[in-house]
Amino acid sequence: MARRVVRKPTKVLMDLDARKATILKAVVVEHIDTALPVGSSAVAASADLDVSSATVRSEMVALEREGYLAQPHTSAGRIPTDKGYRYFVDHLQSGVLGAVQQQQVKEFFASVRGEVEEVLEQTSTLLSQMTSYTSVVVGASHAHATILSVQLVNLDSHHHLLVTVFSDGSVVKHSLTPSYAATPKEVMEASRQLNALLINTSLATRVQVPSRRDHEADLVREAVSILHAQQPVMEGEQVFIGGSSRVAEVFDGVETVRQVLAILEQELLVVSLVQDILDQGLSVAIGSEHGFEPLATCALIVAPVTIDGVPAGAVGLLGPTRMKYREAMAAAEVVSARLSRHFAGADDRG
Amino acid sequence: MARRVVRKPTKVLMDLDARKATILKAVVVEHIDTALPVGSSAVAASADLDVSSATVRSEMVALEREGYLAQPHTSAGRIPTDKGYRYFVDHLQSGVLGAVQQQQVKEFFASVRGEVEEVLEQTSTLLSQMTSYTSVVVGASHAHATILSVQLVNLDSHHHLLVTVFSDGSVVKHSLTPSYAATPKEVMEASRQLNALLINTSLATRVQVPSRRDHEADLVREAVSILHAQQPVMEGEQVFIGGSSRVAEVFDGVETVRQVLAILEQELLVVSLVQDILDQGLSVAIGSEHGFEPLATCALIVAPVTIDGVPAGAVGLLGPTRMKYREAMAAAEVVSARLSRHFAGADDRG
DNA sequence: GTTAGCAGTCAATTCTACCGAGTGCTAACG
DNA sequence: CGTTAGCACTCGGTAGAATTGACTGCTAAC
Repeated sequence: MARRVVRKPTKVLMDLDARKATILKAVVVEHIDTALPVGSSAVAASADLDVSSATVRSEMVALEREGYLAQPHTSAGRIPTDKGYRYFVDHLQSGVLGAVQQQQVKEFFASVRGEVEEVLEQTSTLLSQMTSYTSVVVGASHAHATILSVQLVNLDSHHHLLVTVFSDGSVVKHSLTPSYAATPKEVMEASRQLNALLINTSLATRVQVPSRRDHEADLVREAVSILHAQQPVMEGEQVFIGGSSRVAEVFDGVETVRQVLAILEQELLVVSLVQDILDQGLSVAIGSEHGFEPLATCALIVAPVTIDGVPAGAVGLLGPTRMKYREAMAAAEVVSARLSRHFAGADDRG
Repeated sequence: MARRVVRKPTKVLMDLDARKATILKAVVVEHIDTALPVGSSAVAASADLDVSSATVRSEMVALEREGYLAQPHTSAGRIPTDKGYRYFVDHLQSGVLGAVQQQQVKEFFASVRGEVEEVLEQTSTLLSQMTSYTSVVVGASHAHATILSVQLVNLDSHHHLLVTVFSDGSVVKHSLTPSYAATPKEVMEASRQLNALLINTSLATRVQVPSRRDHEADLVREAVSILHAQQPVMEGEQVFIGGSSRVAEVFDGVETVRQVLAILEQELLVVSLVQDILDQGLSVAIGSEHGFEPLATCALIVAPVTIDGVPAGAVGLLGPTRMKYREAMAAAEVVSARLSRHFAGADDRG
């Protein structure tokens, strides 16, 4: 499947003189607001500009030539290109989250309780509610966490459950369904041996399994192999998508909506997309920048979540290229920071 | 929130003479196929009818008067009402799944592996692929399963993980974060006591907790209370939604798409909707029948999943009222049956 | 370099006419 | 009496023409 390549935005030659920048900004702001092409007179009317529409026009042709603006057709206004949005995001916008939303985030993290998964899920709902965009929260894999406890539980003589607890607090179960009947006693003994064998190892470390040919040893061998087989599949990557109905609010064509939803369904794809962008140190990928065709009209904002400095996931927001970058970026940033703090040492209160 | 009331379809006076039935059937079939109002001549041309369009017309006014058909406007053809679809589903359609799909289901269940959750999730994808409708798979709560094992694992002195294994093979974790520092030894002892206390009980049975005022007893008390607190929230209800992008294929208005997606997001709502329909012994709820406003233009097909005769969940398909009932119902039925069998005693092979 | 003015472009809108699918009605037919 | 052919009528959809108006690019003057 088409490999996603993130193009680093070229910083070279990307500087516009003050007036062009002002005009570009006006166009972007207006177009984000109205979704319509914006004309020269609208820009000229913009408060912080004191020239006629004719002047604006000539600047606009320059901006168009340089690739910041585009015209849907002659005699329409201009709309920003991906490059135009990029410049806007990099140079022209700023500001922090509104006080109301600040408060909302604060209250959320003050009151949120429960397991990591629940917190992540609710966080994704929060983000999507705050921004009215679809949100993606990715919890990192526990591939490098160490095993705190392994337990083999007897369901019946042919069904056993391998329950593994990791140092990051995650719990994973696997079914063992041997063809032979194992006695509860054998299962218990196998469980004991597994503990001795695996505790404090990570899934990456290979261990010496017993080579005896009895039921206990068989169970142990099978359990270990199941557990270690997990690794390549990057088991444990958790994805929570919030507000997928927002997709239908924010894009207009039913077909576009369908495509975006189809992408979101492929959770693995979303994870790697978010990861790609994170790897590039980008916080927002606009339109073609993420190189993923079906999302050509989307922008994706990503902010990393870290626990004590260690990368532990990410939060993202998916919207149209004409999304409200300022608010959305602020929201992603604040939430990711709060989330990091929450996991770092939050729940040390009674 | 608006209580959903499922109206039992009245069987009284619902019998149409053979010709009316044929005409109704023709209209439904045609409209499902084309999404357009269907006129008298189209019906008259229908193979199994040997009358003129004029006759069909007079029958149609009767069918309209009786509420089976409706006219979008004068001089348009007729479209079926919910009542019309209902009659169609109850009396006029039949048939089984195509051989290709039969095979697909067979192969799927022959090759599917892994934990219950994964199977359910993949099943929901299967269903949605087979039918091109959005699918819902609901796994029953384990509220009545008994506890096979409880284990308290030490993360650090203030964080412990309570891992509970149930007889239905589900595993649940809860965090314990006491304000006092507990030693590994105390945690282990508490774990031992919890086991003694809870094994073979269900979440519904109350147990006698120790009343001592030491760390071990405190841990035990807190663990038990957390576990039992779960019950009312019907923890463990698992919902898997497959093919949500199909929503955008199958409904035309963006707004409709948004509403349906918004409903699907509310997983609890979906569960209770499915449950309601199941309780009424219905296998399909058409339009207003489920009494849930935002889904007025939807039909929901539900088939129960049982394990050894015990209800264990359900599979559902959500589509427009003009969905392909025959195929969709057949698919839901076959898949639910296979799924039931799969869980009953499938994985007893090596 | 800036601006007013102007001619030109082109999507969107409105209007009109018209088509045709489909109806309801009626009168004739077996 | 049920069935049918025939006919007038309705009304949504479409196609085309005319109009509008929001733009632009250009040019000449400031």
